[in-house]
Amino acid sequence: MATIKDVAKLAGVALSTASYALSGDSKVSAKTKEKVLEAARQLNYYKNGFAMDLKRSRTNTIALILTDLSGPYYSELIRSVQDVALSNGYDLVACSSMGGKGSTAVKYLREKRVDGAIVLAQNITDEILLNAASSSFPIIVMDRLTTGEGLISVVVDGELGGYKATRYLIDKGHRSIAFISGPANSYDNSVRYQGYLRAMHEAGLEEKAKWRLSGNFVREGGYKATKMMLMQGEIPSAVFYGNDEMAIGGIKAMEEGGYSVPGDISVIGFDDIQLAEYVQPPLTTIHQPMYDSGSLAGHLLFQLLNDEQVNDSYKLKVELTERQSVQTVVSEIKS
Amino acid sequence: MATIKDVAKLAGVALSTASYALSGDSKVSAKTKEKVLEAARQLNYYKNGFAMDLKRSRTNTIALILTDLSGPYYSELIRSVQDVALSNGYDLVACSSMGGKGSTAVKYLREKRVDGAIVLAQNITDEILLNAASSSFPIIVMDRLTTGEGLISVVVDGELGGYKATRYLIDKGHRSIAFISGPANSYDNSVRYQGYLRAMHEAGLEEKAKWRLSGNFVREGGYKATKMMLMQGEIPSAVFYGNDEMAIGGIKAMEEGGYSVPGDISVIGFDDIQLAEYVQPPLTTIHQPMYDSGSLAGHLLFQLLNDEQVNDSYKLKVELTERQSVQTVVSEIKS
DNA sequence: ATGAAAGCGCTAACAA
DNA sequence: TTGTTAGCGCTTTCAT
Repeated sequence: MATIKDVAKLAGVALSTASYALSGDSKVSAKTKEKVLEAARQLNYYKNGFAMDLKRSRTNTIALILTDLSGPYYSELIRSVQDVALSNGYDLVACSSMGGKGSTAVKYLREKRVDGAIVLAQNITDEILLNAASSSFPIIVMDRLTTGEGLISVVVDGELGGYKATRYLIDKGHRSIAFISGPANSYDNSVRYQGYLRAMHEAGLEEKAKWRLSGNFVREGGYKATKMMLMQGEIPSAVFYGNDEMAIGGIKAMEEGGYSVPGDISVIGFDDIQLAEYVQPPLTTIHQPMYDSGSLAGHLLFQLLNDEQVNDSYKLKVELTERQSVQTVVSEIKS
Repeated sequence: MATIKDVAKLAGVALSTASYALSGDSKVSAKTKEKVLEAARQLNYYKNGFAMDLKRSRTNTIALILTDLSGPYYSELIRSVQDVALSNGYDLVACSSMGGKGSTAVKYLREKRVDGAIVLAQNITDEILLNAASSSFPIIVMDRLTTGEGLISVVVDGELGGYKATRYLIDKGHRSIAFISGPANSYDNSVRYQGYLRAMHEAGLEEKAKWRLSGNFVREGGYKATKMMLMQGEIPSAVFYGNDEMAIGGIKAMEEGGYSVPGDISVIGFDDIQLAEYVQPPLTTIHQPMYDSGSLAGHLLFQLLNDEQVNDSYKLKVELTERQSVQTVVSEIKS
């Protein structure tokens, strides 16, 4: 690999002159510049990224950290962050936090291989985040409300979402509403559940313990939890799934059990993933403003990078997307 | 930001001793090591990634370069590459080639910010690839057959896929088969088209120019091309779409035009994206072995990184996934 | 306009 | 076992 030294030598100029020429500094004469550029071309020379970053102590790159790069749910988010990064002249790399403490993501955070990061990865602990973040290394976290120096949070109002979903079912006449939850330690899950409870209490409805099952936010979990619920004999008229994935699994279990959706049981999800529109029946769900929140996170990150003042945390409103998995109940015997 | 110098000073040892201790070298005494580690903890010290990479001239990281990080089609691929990287003790970062020559991806390739790369990005030219690749910087390209020093290719046999798709339609009794293509300059598109032609010729069937429209590999394009085809009056009994996205758009256009799928027109796609299973009717398509090809690409990359010998290019077989978008034609008047 | 030289933070060969 | 020191390849100040 050719270095700038080789280029300088070939061009017959000093190292620094070569450097100036290569970075397009105006103080080199056109002739010298051309000589240097020609030498670089001949040697197939390109700057060494690390050396540059080391010297500059800036990378012009931000990282987007996700639990699992392969999840399709983040499409919109990635797109929005990418747009913002691009328009600020920054590069974006995505890295996975799979592997926890030893993951690429944590390495990037700790070793400051980028200028800042947007994090959406449950398995990165608050401690790591708080430790890595500083005013010179801002981090935006999108899956919890943790804040600190250089660490701010952008979240979607999951409580409101849970409330809206449940309230919608109640308004449609449902009185017996089950909740299939995600992982117990998940922030998203707990706020959605809080919203569910608020709507239930407000309507004077009771949550039945037997209808509160966990599906771990995955399709298979929703399927199993639903099977289990169905086997218990008492069937709710509607089920609020903590996310769409579980709802899709749940619908499958219902159909296999001979229940039609929404004829026998109504279903509502959360997230509005791409698939929600395509499953049968199309899923009524709470739409997450992924593009907006990603965009906001990106903008905030750049504001912090420019030493501007911003709030500690932001909470975005959510809306319900009506499709066909919920039916109006005309009359039901109150339990 | 604390440096190793600060740590050494605080621990009262030499710089190198601190370095050794921090990298867990065995030649430091347990006591000294503990002192250094304690000092590091106190200063909240972490190694500077660039300095390390610069010195080592190795990053222990590979890059996966995609046109658009937000596309959901690459899920399987990303997962497989991630698995291989992880099991080889390497880190993986994904970066986008959006922005072409000025993109993050190109920067990473040129400036050697990683140890090697897997590329699936049409907008990265052969020239860039050939220039960046070398025996010390291997690149695996997955969307074309280009090879060179340090550059090898892993592709799916698109010609065979095109042939199988078309042949399947012919076997089902179809005689008038349209082809909706992707971008003219796309390698994938051209080989799929070649396969289509081979099957057609083999069966003594003719390709009609008016049925060869382009949809640019996107949903909207498939929709428009199909509308146009429908307006021309003569309707084929089956359409082979260059990819699933276009097929999904096409089905929509057909339904809007009053044609039922597969009742009036049969449809076959290519890729087997996640959605294919969920659209109505579920799409019969050519399944791309994404996981396998990603896994192969990953393994090859690591073999190259270890100076092992491998072939120049690999071509994977494809299989047809039968769903419900193709109907058997009992009899049809030959044209 | 050009060149010499001082580091950025780290590793590793060498000396002690 | 520990310390001294020479770079990795680059940018940038200062002198020319």
